[in-house]
Amino acid sequence: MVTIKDIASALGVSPSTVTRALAGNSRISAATVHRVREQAEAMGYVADLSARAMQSGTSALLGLLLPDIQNSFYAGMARTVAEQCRKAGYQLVLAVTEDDPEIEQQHIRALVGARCAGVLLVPSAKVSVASGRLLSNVPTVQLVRRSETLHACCVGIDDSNALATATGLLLDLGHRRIGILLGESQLDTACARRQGHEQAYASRGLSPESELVRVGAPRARHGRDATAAMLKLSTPPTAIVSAGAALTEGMLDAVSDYFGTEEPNVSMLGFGDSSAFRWWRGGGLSTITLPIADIAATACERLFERIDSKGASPADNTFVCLDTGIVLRGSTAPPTVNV
Amino acid sequence: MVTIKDIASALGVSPSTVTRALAGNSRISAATVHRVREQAEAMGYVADLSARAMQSGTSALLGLLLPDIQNSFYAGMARTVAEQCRKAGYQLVLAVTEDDPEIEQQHIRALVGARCAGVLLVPSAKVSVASGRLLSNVPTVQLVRRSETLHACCVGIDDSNALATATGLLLDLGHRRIGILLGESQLDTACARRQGHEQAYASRGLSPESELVRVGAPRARHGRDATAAMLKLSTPPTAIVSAGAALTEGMLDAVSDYFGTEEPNVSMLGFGDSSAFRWWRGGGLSTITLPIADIAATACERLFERIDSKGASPADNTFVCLDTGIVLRGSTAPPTVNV
DNA sequence: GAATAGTGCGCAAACGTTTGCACGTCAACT
DNA sequence: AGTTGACGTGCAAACGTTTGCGCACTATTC
Repeated sequence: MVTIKDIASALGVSPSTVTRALAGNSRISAATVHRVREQAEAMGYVADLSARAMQSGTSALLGLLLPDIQNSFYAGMARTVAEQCRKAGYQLVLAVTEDDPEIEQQHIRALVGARCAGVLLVPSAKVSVASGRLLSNVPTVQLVRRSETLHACCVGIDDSNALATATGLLLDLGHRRIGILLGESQLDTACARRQGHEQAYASRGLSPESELVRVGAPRARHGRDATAAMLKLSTPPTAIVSAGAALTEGMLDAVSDYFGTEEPNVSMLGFGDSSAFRWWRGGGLSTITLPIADIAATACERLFERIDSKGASPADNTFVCLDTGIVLRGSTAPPTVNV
Repeated sequence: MVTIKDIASALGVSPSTVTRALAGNSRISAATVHRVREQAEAMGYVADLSARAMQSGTSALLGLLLPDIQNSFYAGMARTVAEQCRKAGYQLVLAVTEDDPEIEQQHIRALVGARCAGVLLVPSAKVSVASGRLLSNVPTVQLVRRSETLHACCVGIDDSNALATATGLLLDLGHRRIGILLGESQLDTACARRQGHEQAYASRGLSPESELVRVGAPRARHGRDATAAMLKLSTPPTAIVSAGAALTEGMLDAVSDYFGTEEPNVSMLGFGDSSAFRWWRGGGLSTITLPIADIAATACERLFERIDSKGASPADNTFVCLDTGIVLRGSTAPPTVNV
């Protein structure tokens, strides 16, 4: 690897001159700058970022921790974050936590060790206290989910409102037995979604039945099992609403399995969006849409601010709330009258 | 940030003792090792990986360059690679190239600058020569696509055979007008897929019609436009086969748009796999399945070998070929007789 | 003609870690 | 008692970059 010293000695100047010429910000004659640049180019010089990081105390790496990269929801975020990083000159370090606090902590440790400039994360269900400590000196922004263990602001959605609207819509269509798939966790997020659901019932003088409220791990597996179980009830729900991206996938699998090529006689409302939802049998899957790109972009923006302010701004615990929407497609209809 | 020196002075020993104690591989008394570990833990010490990287000349970072992270095909690879990296103790640096050689080069430059241990990449359509030069000293493995510009082995699929089988299957069902969606590029991959298609025709004494061979950018957009265009032909194809993951998505969109809620009267064969394909209207989308996890795992394996051999093994240009399959679902049938 | 300011560049220290070498101690040999 | 070896530790250099300070030189000003 060719270093700055190689260039320096090839040109008969000092290493400092070379750095300054390459940085372009100091008092170096235009002629020298030109010579140095030429020589660097010719020798195929690529600055050693580790050395620079050590010198400056911070690297140009940005950590992104996600539970799952195959999920279209998180993949969408990754895409936007990757784009923002590129524009801002950061490299993206992707860590897949699988919602496991231990894996999460392991990655956080590595990111801190790399002295990365900042961290964006979707906290796992139970963030370890150690993770919180590790991140105490690193600019951090939480995505979607919110953990109190981390002293960092969060960019997400109005979970309660999203589900209140969704469930309300189904209730107004005439549904009374509405199944809901919830991800279990210590985080505000899950509670808020549940509350929204209950609130929709309450504001209409109704209340949900407990056998239709299915809480479990926020993975496709739970979505599938819970949906299958509900469909087999003696009085199955007439509609199911999913309160998680992965859960939605499981829900669709279960409904596919259960009804085969028959038209499903249960209304469905997905969570998040995926091009695949447009293709769902019989006119597409209605869904609660999330401003994924917005969340990611806003989070990046906040993070960059925090990074640039060099810790001047105290870690704010604010929660930036972005609006969700609902797209109605073929999968929602008034309940069919059961014989 | 607490350093090794802080621990050393807190304990009244030298920094070297601390490193060795933490590394655990040298001749340090068990008692000292214990004391050092305790102290490090207590002070919240996290090793500075930049410093270590500079010292050793190589970091624990691994680059992964993908055209698109939202595509289920690449997301699947990212997942497996992330898993392997975690197990092997690397951090994953994700770079989304958008198939743009310039962005690709920019990322490669950063990865080389970070002295990353190795690089996995799906080469863009036209890899720049500069990128090839930059990577000449970095262990590299290509995924799926293969560029001659890069002196690195490739783990992929038997493209020609995959499409020969796919097209053959449609021909044997009785289809004669089969549309094909191809990604345009300088790479072997695209050519091989096209050849497989032609070969299937040829081996049955037939030949494809040029208006049904649609070459374009390997993006959803092209898949959609090309499909839409073919459906509007005076004699539209009775079947369409996609030769790219992103193209498939576009194909489905176009078919959805064109037929609305009607049953599409065109057979379809997708490329790659996605849980969403199972949900495609009328019994799911038949598809050419790819051993995504296998590709990624094998590539990691090869890369780790190359890294561990420290350049002892000369860059081999081998092409590891993994088998594809075909899953038949509802979207393929014999051609309907046109009135 | 001397003081002042500005310009272009080099010296050397610093960032945090690793590692080859050497030093001292102690036990086990000859 | 002297030699050998093993063991535990410290010293100092090295990795590649950045940066504060200082030096030499030129141009400007009184």
